[in-house]
Amino acid sequence: MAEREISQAVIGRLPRYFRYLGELKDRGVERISSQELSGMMHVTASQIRQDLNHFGGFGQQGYGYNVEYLYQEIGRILGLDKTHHLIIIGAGHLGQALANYMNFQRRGFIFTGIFDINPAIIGRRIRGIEVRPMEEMTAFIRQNNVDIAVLTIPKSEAVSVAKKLTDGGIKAIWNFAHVDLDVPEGVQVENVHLSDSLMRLSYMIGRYESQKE
Amino acid sequence: MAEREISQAVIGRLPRYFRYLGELKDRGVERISSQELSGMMHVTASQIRQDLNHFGGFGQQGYGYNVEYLYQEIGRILGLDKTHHLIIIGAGHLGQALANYMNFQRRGFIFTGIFDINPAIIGRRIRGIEVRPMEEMTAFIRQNNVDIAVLTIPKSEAVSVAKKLTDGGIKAIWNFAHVDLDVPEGVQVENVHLSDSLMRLSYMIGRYESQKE
DNA sequence: TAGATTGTTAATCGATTAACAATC
DNA sequence: TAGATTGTTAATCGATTAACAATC
Repeated sequence: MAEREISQAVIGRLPRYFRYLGELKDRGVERISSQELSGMMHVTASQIRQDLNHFGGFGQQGYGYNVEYLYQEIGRILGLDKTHHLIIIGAGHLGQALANYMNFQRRGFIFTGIFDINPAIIGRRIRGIEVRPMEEMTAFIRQNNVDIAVLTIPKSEAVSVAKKLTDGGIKAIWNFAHVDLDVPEGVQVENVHLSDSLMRLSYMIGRYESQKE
Repeated sequence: MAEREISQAVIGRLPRYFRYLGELKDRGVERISSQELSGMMHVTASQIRQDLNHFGGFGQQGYGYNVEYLYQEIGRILGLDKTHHLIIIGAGHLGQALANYMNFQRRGFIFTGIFDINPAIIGRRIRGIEVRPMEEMTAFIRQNNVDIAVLTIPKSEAVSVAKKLTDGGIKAIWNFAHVDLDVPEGVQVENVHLSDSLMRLSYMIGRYESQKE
């Protein structure tokens, strides 16, 4: 079922479309044209139509797009209609914060386990889930059909733990460790390099200040 | 001092170069060619040379690049040689985690304040910094020459708080709220939309599974 | 039907890669 | 000097935008 390959640029924009559509839906808006959406999102109407057409004709000439339908479809494209089982590796500040802060279940992500090496933390409960020792991780993945591992451990251990995860059959890693992971073909990795993001902000501040001169 | 405008694509790659150079430096490597770096980073040597040349000729024909020097220069381009004062708005799970988890001072970011509306949290200390009431925010920005605000509050309040921040003279917002901020010209915004990132991962899982069929 | 707006093709723009002269 | 590797120009590739025929 080889669909034409979709560029990263398009995929990167889908969640934003999804967010705007969701807000329109909540406001009770029934239909929207690419022109109107263009105005709201500050992207060209042409790009919106082009992007959506990668996945099929969701609109109707002379009418525009049905908000509810388009919202559903983008959600489906993003795989949000499916259930994903998720574990967090590393129950430190960030791991705990994500467990508590992200509304995982809202989008079909089920938080089923959290692991750490620190004996002082093991056994504690986070969001009702008991912190387990790292040794149980591999068995847990198999037994609970875990799809996604959220990696919030120091970079020094991230590579070896990622190896264990992929050996254990994980499908995807949401990587917060500040290192590039090298995973086997078929394992998906999405990096969240927070310090990179902060550096870009720092760059933009500096560039603006030097422009003013 | 109008330098030629650098594309987002290039800027986005700078922190990654910086990270690899830092690791080479720590390993005591003295010089590196674009070819070698290309092999390590899985990008073309041509792109590396092209990217670096936007900022000046850091290399030397027949030799390559001096690791220490290039590391310094990229750091300087990213503004990491300058001190940035930073406050966190929202002392919830994520705000607290960032305060504790990010090694801000390491890159010249000085964490000077954290604010919340919740009376139960105000007065508590996080990383040695007392949580202040939101009302004090604007005065604090002026008095302490704050450059960057880290926004970790719910999206419902993010827009109005961002307005207060920019009115207060903030230079940049590191935005974790799940909403697009509309700020005056000259204020820099870097978004970290975690749920968008998780959705992209979900998309990649689904695409791979359907490819296998 | 006439008007509106999509889906899609063509034109443009920008980013990446290739090639090679310059030079250490 | 000869060899290596940059800096930079030219070629290619891909993504964005414009235009318009199709169609609701």
